[in-house]
Amino acid sequence: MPKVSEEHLRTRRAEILAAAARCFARAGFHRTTIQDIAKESGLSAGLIYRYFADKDAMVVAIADQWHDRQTRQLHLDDPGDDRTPNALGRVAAGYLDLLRSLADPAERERVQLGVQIWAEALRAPEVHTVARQGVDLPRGVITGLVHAAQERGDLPPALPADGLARVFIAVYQGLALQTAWDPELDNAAFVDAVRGLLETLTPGFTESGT
Amino acid sequence: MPKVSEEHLRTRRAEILAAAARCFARAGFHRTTIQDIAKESGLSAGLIYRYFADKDAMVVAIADQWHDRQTRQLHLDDPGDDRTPNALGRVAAGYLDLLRSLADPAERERVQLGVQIWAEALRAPEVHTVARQGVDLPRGVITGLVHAAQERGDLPPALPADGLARVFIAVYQGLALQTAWDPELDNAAFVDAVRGLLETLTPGFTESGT
Amino acid sequence: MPKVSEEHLRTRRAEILAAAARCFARAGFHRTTIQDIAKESGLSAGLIYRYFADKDAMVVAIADQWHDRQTRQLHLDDPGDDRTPNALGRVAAGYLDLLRSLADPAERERVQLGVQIWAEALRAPEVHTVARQGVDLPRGVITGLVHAAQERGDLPPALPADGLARVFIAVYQGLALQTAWDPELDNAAFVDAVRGLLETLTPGFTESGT
Amino acid sequence: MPKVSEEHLRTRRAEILAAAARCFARAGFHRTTIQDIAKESGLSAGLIYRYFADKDAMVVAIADQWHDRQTRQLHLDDPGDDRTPNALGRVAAGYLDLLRSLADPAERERVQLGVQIWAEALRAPEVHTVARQGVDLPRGVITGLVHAAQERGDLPPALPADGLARVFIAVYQGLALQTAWDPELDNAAFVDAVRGLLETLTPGFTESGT
DNA sequence: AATGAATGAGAATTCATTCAT
DNA sequence: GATGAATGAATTCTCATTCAT
Repeated sequence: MPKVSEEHLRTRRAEILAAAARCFARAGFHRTTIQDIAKESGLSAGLIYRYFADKDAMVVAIADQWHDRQTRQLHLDDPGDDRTPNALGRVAAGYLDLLRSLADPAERERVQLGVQIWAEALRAPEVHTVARQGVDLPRGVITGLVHAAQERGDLPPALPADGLARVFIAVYQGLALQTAWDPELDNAAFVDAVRGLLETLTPGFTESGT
Repeated sequence: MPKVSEEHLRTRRAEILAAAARCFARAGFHRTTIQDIAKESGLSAGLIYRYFADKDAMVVAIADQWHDRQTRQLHLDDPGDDRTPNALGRVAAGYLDLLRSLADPAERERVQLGVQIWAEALRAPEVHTVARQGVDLPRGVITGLVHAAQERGDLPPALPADGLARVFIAVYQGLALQTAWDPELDNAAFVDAVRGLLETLTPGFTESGT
Repeated sequence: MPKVSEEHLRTRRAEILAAAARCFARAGFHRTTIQDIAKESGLSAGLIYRYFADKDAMVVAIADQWHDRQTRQLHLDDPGDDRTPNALGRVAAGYLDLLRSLADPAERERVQLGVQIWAEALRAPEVHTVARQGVDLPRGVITGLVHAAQERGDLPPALPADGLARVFIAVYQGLALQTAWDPELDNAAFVDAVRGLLETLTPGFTESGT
Repeated sequence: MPKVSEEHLRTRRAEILAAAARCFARAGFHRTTIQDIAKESGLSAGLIYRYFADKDAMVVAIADQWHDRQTRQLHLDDPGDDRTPNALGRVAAGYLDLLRSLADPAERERVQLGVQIWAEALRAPEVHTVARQGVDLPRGVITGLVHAAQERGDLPPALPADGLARVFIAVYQGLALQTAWDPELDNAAFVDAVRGLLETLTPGFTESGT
């Protein structure tokens, strides 16, 4: 096959990444060999190296993709005017959806990947960069929303906005981890708990944007 | 051949584990070689195998140790009568202390280890068992405390107790992860945020046990 | 499918060889990939295989070309009547020119190639054949010239003619090697030394043919 | 086998180098695999890496050893007072011995190695350094000897001493190369030719030190 | 008990060569 | 004819584990 379309190249790359993601989710980065990915993708080992410089580059690409999708699920890509009550509500709704989606088996597989990315971010500088950006962006947006809500009086002014943003993210991370550990886990219970907490914080909070 | 004392064996084992923990925290499980641990511990590679069946066994032992200590820090080892308001307060105080301790560099190193254990628990069944137990025990206790508090009217009865317990744990996990990623992170901000949330939930909550 | 002219094929082949020669001189046979040659020649890897059976065949062709040119520079292709004093002088002059030409950067690049051919000749039978022929032909001619000169009394009769021919060639090979190693090397010094030696051997020797 | 004597380590290293030298002489650096060396040495591939960082390091060590021995054969390690006629004679004798030794099959194998080192020196900086030093040291000594001889009137003053030294070395290199190419080659012929040349240059030259 | 030399299976990566388009 | 995507065998190097001393 000679010169192939840009489109085809993009598809190929995506196929490889998808195969890698499945392998990584199943066995972890370090226990997955290039051969595994080759087999999973139906391609040869050599070809993979035309798309990725090395295994690390694949991990970085996976991490990048992962956080990208995460951000999109939070509807943070186009936050619009984030000083309106609706903006906060919209993000809150996205956030609860994200937690709810953990009930979905497909999402659970994705989360397996996420947890490994988080651990890998501790040791691989490039993954660290990607993971940090993936979390810092949403955190910044949420911090802004919280500030605005505090100014409007929708949230207690005493709470540090950035700390609160971190806590929201932490809740997601921790619940994702627990879900990854236990496929039987009762999703509804913690979603209710989180919604309840948000309600306690700002009555009517969670309905405003849904 | 002089049989060494049981005592000596225990000490040796602990030394090896400590060396391994340092290596693992520094470089991750998979990037740490037995030789690294031998060098770090000042012992020979061969000797390490008299204390641990293989590398995986060391990881399991590390995970075990890690969660043990975690549980102790929460003052859950001797929960006393967990139906009293004080019991909840004591655990809440331990919990906030745990979050505060993340400001300590030594604790941050430990957290590096923790995050890796969490990821490893996804793939290594024995680590999974240990991690699950390490989290399920505190969770059970907290769930009980929340129940009792709800019965006393100290916490809103609508919140699912087990979901809430999971959320508390998730908050710790997520904040620990974020701390592991960013040594510059402002610990006080998220501690204040968490305390604020607890206060909102139950005014006077956090003072009761401190 | 329009059959391309013979002419075109020859040109192509020469282009590929020239590109290969540049690559080989730069990085050595074994460190040069077909892709390198493809890039250097502006052609595709696949096309190169229409002109050469495999990489080894390119090396052989390069070696062939190299020794061809070498022989031509010695004016040995048409030795005329090599029993005249002039024949010896002409070759001697060509020989000194060859040594002088080592001062030329372009020639130094060529020499890099030569040294590699010499080493490759040790292991690759086909290259061996080519290299041997490339050296044996000039050597035979020189041996004949020396014989004739000895008969004329222009050279000491005690010296073995074939041994002397080998020594002349060895001098070139060794100086070429040393030049390849050291681009700063003082060409004039060794040219003078060689000319001096020739003069000592046969006064008037080197002027006779120039 | 635990902690083993320094002696043993040195021996092992030497064994590996010897095995590598045999393989390299037989098949060339690039066609020799680590497995080949392992098989030839009767050791495992892994062990080789306890003695050499990588394959390149072995090549450098081989080159080092090669030139060391070369220098020793020239009796240059202890040149004594190189301003005496005897010094020149001693080195000249060593030089002729070196040429004569090319008749020895064992030496011919060594020369195979030498030629490859020379080629490798063009591309591998560390080998280059070693090879340059290996040649520059003898060259320096010879240049000094020639100077002294010129001052004594034993050699024509017009010849550039350093150029002459280079030529002597070139003669060795070229004859070694030709010998490597042709095991049938008549060693006596070129030795006689070289001795004749030296005699022509300085009558009585080659006897003075033998 | 203790050592660390030795093993060898396995993993990442490269690259000559083929062949569908 | 021409391309360059695709293959997969080969190679280097690592490292958990064993075991002779």
